[in-house]
Amino acid sequence: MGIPLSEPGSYKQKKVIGIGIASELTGLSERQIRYYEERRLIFPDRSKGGTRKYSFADVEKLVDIANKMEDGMQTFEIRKEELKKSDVRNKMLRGQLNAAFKMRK
Amino acid sequence: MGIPLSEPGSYKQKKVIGIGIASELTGLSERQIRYYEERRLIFPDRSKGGTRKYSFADVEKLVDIANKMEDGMQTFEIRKEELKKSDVRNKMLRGQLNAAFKMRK
DNA sequence: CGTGTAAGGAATTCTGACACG
DNA sequence: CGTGTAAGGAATTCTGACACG
Repeated sequence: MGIPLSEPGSYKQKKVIGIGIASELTGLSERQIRYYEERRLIFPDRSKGGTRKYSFADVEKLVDIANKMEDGMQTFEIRKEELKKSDVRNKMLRGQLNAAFKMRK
Repeated sequence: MGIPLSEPGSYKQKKVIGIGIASELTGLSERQIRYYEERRLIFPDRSKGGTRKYSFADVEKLVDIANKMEDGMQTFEIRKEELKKSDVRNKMLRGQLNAAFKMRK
């Protein structure tokens, strides 16, 4: 009946990692990580004080971004890919909701 | 044939969480968390600069400690429990190694 | 014993800008 | 476009100590 798209209680989604550690984990510079945020490829949480907090899922996404950049892809292309992905997800979700509520037409 | 005692690549074991976030996650004060380290109940990593880094497993252990403290247990008692646990683990490990290497006597 | 707090300093992170290409 | 860097400041964390009980 549809695969869960997220495990809310899971460690993977919790935004608890500072940018310094994220940098170590990904091999990217802090500058690069902040830039990818500016280009809306990644969306950390913020502490009250304003420091960025990433999840392991974010870290994986950063590695993904890094690979695509290495392949010569540009940030706006990567962003378009992401938009496409979430669009597909939205359509699937809507389809599931329609089915669940038995809405016809 | 023995259950794996740790998943090394797992997010749960990675020491990536600062003390501020650990405090938020556990509800403990930073003072308390540092004290439990002093009493050797918890063992964070350190960054080059010296800041403490915890894993989700550490955070769970802290919650565990918090519960035992609430029950009136003292730090040294909690520590003894931990020592007992790892002692049992060591004996089991040795047993498995003995079996694997077919050492008799 | 376990925890709060003020103190002073060091490590970490932030933003906006200039540079290069 | 993507990234490095120096600049100045703010948020975060550290240790050792004093306090209370």
